[in-house]
Amino acid sequence: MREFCSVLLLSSPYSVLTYALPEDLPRRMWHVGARVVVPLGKSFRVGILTEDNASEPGGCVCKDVLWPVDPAPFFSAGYLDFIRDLSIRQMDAAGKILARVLPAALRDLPLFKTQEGQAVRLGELTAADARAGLAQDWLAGRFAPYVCPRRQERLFSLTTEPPWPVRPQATAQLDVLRYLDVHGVSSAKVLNTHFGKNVSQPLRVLLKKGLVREIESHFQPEEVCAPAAAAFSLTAEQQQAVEGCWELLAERDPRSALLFGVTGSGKTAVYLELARRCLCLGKHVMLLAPEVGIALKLYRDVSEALPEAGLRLYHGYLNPSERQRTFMELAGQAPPCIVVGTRSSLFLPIEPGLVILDEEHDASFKQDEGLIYQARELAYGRITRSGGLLLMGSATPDVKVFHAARNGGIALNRLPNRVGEARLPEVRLVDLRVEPPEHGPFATSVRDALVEAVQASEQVIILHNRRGYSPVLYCEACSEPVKCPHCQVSMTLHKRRELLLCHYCGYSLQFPLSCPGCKGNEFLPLGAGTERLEEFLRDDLPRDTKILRLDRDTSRRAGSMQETLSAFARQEAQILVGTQMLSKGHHFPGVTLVVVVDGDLGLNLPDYRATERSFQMLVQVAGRAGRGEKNGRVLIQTRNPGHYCWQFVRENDYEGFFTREIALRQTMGYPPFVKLALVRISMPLDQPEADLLAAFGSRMRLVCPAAGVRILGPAPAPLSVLRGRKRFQCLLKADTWPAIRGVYAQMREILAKEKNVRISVDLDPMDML
DNA sequence: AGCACGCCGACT
DNA sequence: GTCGGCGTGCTC
Repeated sequence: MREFCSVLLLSSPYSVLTYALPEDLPRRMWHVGARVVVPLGKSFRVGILTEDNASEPGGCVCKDVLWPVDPAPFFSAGYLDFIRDLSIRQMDAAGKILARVLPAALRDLPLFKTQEGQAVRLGELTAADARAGLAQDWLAGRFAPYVCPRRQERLFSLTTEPPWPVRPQATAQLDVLRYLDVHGVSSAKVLNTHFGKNVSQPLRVLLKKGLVREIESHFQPEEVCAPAAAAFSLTAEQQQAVEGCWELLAERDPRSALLFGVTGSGKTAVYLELARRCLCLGKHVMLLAPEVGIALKLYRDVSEALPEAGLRLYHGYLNPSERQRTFMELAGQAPPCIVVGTRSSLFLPIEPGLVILDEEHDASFKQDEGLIYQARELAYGRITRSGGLLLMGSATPDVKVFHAARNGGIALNRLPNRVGEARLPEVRLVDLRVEPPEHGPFATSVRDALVEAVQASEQVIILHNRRGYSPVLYCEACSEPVKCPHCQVSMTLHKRRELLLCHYCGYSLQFPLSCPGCKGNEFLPLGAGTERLEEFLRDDLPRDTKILRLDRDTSRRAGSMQETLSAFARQEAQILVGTQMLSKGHHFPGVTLVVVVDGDLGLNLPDYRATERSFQMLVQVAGRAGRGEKNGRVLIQTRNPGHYCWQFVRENDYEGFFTREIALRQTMGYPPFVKLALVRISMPLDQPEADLLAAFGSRMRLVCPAAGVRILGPAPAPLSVLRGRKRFQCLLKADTWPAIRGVYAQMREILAKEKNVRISVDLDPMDML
């Protein structure tokens, strides 16, 4: 009797196909959850054996599985179930999703080698007379897939900011420097495909000159900044939170909990103690941060506090070889360990007993390109299958999460006070209508406070959530700003980098330039970003004031973000200017003053979450002040002091804000009271869309009401052109996700036959752009 | 994604 | 009569 199995293909067509288990090989060579090589058409593919007592399909003759790749299960049943669930929710093939999250080497056809190092080609595995012998070798471990120790990818990074000391005629070198400046750390492979083979000559010269250097990875764990958290002893509050979570963790049932602790309340100590206890239970821990920089900090906290624990770092910027190694080592029966990393760690093949999301509210926990997912949901998906606790920590929880905590779906633990003597800072609004900005962007009282703090040798953080020199470069001849040809938005001037940059698609132009419209050469930079602010402060403040800037521009060089943060933590500068990057999780005891240059920036976006996000950022950045002995002060400049958000920012009153916000969401019909999805439709610029969209819209207005879905649009998206495509969007509102999925499936079907039209969906979008 | 098939036009 | 263009459709 032939036995059949289901195989999930890891390459296109990504379907689940039924194969027979070969009768000439021992049954024990096959494991559910292991990778296998299968024939498909004339070639071979790698897939996952997902079921081993499948029934024979009608209408076709099944081929045999060729050979196993893994000698033991690689993925657990729970993991595969998790991927399948994700595939249903994302309406995409499971194999495609798995292929996206696996390191490339693990989804490619393997090379097999004997113990003596002799290659066994796939063709040999089909030879009937050799298979029995090879099977014996396989089971005895004398012949195995050869995990190609992928050559370390060579990575290159700039060492200095422009201008570079290079002859202007050395165009090849300048091209490489500019490329690295725009694209950041790049691999040899990327440089080769972009410049062709001739790149090696200028690159060698640049390496020799020291303008470019080769690095191991984008982020180096050794270079972690800031003083380490003290060896942890728990305060009474922290102890109580630990015990509260521990009860949930020790239960068999999957649970989730929120650790709602003000900035500086020492949430990390709670994480560490819970992680320690979880390891003692013999279960893995995932400790996830929204960004690599914060993950590195946590990594060092863990390695100091729990030096004997198995510890691994995982994130999307690891060298492919490191990624692959960690993935391989964790598959199967790895001893319990702590994985510190970013959201992509959720796809590691381990069964976590505890998943911690630090700074749970952070938008970076949502992956919004390619495979779209919200880390919180995936984390819960993993915990439901492994049994354990999902712990989310924040001083400013996501409104949806806090709503669930209020209603009992999520356990709520509080840390209402800062550790030790530190008090929360005093927050004052500066009304720019009353006190106009007479010193660059600063009101006089704000500027005085700056000078005073600097003279007292205290430290100041200045937040301005807009990078570059000026967001608009206005041509005086034709009275038009320079716009991105692909996105039709104004391009941002980056003066020092001598670039104009589109912040939406990354398109860049060299600056100075002639106006693309009228060839004029006189420009006026309008508005200010962090770079201009820094320039202003250097002129305005006492000569010897040291100023640092932290934003995406100053963090392009490998390790430079950590350098800046640690220099500031060591008090080598008095002032740190930057974007929201500096509101995230850093501990600077010397900071007594925080200035927010434009508090209104995030408030009036066409987005139901704009106020929430703005509130979170302001409370977080305010929380950087007064973490040492001296009390802190926060000054927020605004032209809209009547906005309801301010009173709650001023009193650091998250719950007050929440109560107000949740009432607003209920009356307006926004999440968490409805399910929201954003459907994006795009097509090339030169393709007419009016008829198509009209037909599509009227068809959907019949379909949606029947499915219990309200639809808005299709209408031009807020970014109506992006990367050379026209963009339209529909907003779907419904009471349940299946209703939305049903409608989206129909939309996709309708548009499938249209050429060049792309459609995608973001379930519960973070923003509407 | 490959790789077939298949149905047209330009050449030996 | 044959080679090769790439549109369509299938792969257990």
